[in-house]
Amino acid sequence: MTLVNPNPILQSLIAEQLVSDPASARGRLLNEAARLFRDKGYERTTVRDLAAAVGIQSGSLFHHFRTKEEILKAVMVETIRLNTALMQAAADQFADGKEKLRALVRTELESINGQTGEAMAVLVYEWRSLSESSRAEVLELRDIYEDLWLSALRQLADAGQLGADPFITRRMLTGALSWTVTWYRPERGGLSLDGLTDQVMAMLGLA
Amino acid sequence: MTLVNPNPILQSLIAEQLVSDPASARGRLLNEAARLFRDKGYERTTVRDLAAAVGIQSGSLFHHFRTKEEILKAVMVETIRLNTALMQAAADQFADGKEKLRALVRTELESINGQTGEAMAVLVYEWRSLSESSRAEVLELRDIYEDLWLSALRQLADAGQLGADPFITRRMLTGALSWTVTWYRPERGGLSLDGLTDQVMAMLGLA
DNA sequence: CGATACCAAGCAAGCGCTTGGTTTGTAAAC
DNA sequence: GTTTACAAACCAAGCGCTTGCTTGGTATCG
Repeated sequence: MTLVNPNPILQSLIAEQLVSDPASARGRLLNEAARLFRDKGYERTTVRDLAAAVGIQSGSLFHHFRTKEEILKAVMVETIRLNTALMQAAADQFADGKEKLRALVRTELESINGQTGEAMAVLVYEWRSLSESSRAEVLELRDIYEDLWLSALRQLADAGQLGADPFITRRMLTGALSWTVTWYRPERGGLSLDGLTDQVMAMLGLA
Repeated sequence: MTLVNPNPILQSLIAEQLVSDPASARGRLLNEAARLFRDKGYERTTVRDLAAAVGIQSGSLFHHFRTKEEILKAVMVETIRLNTALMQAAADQFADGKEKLRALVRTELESINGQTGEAMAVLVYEWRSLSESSRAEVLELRDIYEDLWLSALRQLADAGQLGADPFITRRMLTGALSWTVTWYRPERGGLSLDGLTDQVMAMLGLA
């Protein structure tokens, strides 16, 4: 009984070997690692915790990864790759600046609070635990991601629809959106992702 | 040669024993601890690091604090106490909603990026490392702080000047403002704290 | 057969914290 | 004005435990 993941973007990234299949041993470990890293933090999470989460011995981890840090880096790199592709697809759907921004906000909120939310939180809050060289590698990927945002925001600014500077606005949005992971609980609150997106747009005066 | 700290709010808190004097042994340790916790994270910071930062042996730390976590908690509790007092004073200066909010934004940005910045960052990003009971204690203090924000934002919402819900707006601001610590570099950029405050107000459509 | 995936055991290092004892500051007793 | 008393502040050493990671060997499977 094989379940095919319905997301074509994820599928093509897996085919290109840019992202691990969540059904594979490596993929399952990375998912569990992201969850543990978010819940307890990278340092508090031991290799024994990670191994137990996928039902193997701690030593067996090092058959798949050379170091614990390599696991953190893999979580981050694969998460950026996936989300850059998702954001690209979302942005390409619209030409209008306001609609484009709305799609980006909505997609990032979905990444942060949905299935890849654990990994996104790790990406935002655990970069200090990366070594210098890994950090540089991750930052390079992040720049591509950020360019998607900046071009959309610049488009709005040129049309006179943005109150503040595009760079500043993006940085404010980065903080504001990633912070939602600490308080947004769609299952309880009643506020849907679309509703939350509306609120963000309203806050920016783009309702 | 005694130097008197010019901040009267800090002085009165020290007098009431709610905050440690930064010149005292305890105060100096808490300052160093905040810096180390922010730079390396709580878990990566060892008691040996903390002791070395103030020039004593690691064991001697436990003459002042019973556990390492007690140091983290003290950093957080004293930081909230100080900043609640600072925010209260800032808010009391203005009656007009927009001016009141501007004062709050400006004061919080100053806390985050100024002298107490290390401690503020710890407050935001290291709460996971607190034990359950310490967390409850810190949250209680935080609620008082948050009420200052909410009353100002409600005032604006009642006047129809706020695009989004006050609660949501505050949460977005929490994320956005605390995130500035990762990118805002006044000494290099040229953007002053007042300028940054202007940008935040402009983003909210309250320029 | 050979490669891949794993287990069982444990090592060296680093961790938070404890211990017993020494120095230092202060103030009363003589 | 020296002596005695005592607590606060600190040191030197190290204990018990956990950490990331290694090692040598064993299943599993194409």
